[in-house]
Amino acid sequence: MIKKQATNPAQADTKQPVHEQVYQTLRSMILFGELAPGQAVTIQGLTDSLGAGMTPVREAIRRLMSEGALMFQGNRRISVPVLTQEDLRQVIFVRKSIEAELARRAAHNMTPAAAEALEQLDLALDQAIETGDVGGYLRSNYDFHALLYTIADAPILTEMADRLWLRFGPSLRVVCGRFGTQNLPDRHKEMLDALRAKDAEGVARAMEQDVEQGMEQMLGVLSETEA
Amino acid sequence: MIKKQATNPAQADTKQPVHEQVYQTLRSMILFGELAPGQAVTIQGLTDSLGAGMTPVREAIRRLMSEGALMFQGNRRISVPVLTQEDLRQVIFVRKSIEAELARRAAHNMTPAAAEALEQLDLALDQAIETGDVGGYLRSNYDFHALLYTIADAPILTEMADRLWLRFGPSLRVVCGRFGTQNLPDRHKEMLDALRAKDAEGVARAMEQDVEQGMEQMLGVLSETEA
DNA sequence: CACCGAAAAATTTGATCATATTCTGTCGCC
DNA sequence: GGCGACAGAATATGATCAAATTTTTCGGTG
Repeated sequence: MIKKQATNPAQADTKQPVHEQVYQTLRSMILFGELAPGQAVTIQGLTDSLGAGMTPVREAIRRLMSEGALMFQGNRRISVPVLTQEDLRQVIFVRKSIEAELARRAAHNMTPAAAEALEQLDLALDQAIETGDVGGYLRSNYDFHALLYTIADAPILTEMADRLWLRFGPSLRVVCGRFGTQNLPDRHKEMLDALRAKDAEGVARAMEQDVEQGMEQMLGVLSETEA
Repeated sequence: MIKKQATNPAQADTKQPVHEQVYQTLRSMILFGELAPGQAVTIQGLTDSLGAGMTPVREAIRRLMSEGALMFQGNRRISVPVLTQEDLRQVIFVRKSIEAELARRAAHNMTPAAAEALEQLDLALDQAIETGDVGGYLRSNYDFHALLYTIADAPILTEMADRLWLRFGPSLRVVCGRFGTQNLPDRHKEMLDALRAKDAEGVARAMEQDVEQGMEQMLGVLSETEA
């Protein structure tokens, strides 16, 4: 890794320990589909490509394994897990429950400024859908939900929800890559209206539908892919 | 570390990598209250007391931090988190949802043999309650739920439920230590009946109540403890 | 003369790396 | 086709560097 001389440029980089940087990098790669389901990952490969030592890479990998983003493939072999239909069903169940609750909490804490910020993200998302920018869609969609989590102000629920994204992220990428960004669900407009009205149950319902539609679509694709 | 000559004694020990052993050890200590909420933990202290190298200990700690069982206390100081009432409320919400679903799934997969095994664990639990054996109660209670998870056969849900135990484990120990094992909730008998009848919704209801009662009791104690 | 506060040194602890050791999977040879 | 050597990768250790806390000391003041 390049020696940073504790100056301004990218202070956030040097501020954080290497294992944290590696973790964030890997996490993004998995979340936004730069690593495909089933793809193998080696420690040495990472130390080379990221230019970091073994220890930090090791710690990052353990952490991601613990989060279900990476999987121990038996003989000391590590790979991105392939989501089965059954896996996805479990994810759907929890995600509906948790995201609905986060939405309720977000409704309670809603401010005009927060609503504005959410709307901005939703606009970016619409644009990504129109232009068929899969990467942009994935990122904007995640950002929208992530901001909602922040507003909800519930660290434990947020952490659990975040973890679920890591599980279906790679497969979501595959689905979008195959079927484009057109008929993807977007209940965000309804959610925004309900959020502004502080209608907690309304937001929760919209969120459940948003999650359900997106996930069910994945389920459909998985059922084709799984022989 | 002592050189192990790949022989019989404790083959399971040598079979697993050191970082896994360290993880399991620490996990048990946290789950069953050998580490109190707020207690500090140092890497070097662990390398000494467990007789392991730095890297394995490091990996185990990262993993536990990622699971919410340990917490990064600002200035590179690691400790067992203190559960706030707000934290516990979030835990309660998710736990009710997930454990109920696991109970439903367990009901579907129930066999006479499984019911028998559960009953055995419940008997051990009753005995622990009578004799006021706090450690035994914590272990049996966990074992009962853990076996139910196994029967439910839903890896992702199980992993999430397990993680929640790590969050409230230390505080549960404190509560039990203070108020004994007497008026602890035990809906396990109802659950067993419903499980044998394969009444999924009945099990789910009993489980929700079991969780709710136990957790609400903790909430009450926390409200006294928090100044 | 005793006490308080601040600054500096020392110890403790965490982060990273380079290296040795062990295990697994594979390729060649019998 | 089976057995053994080799290669590659992962596990684990110890050393080294950096940061932070704690302790110690010194100067000033009541």
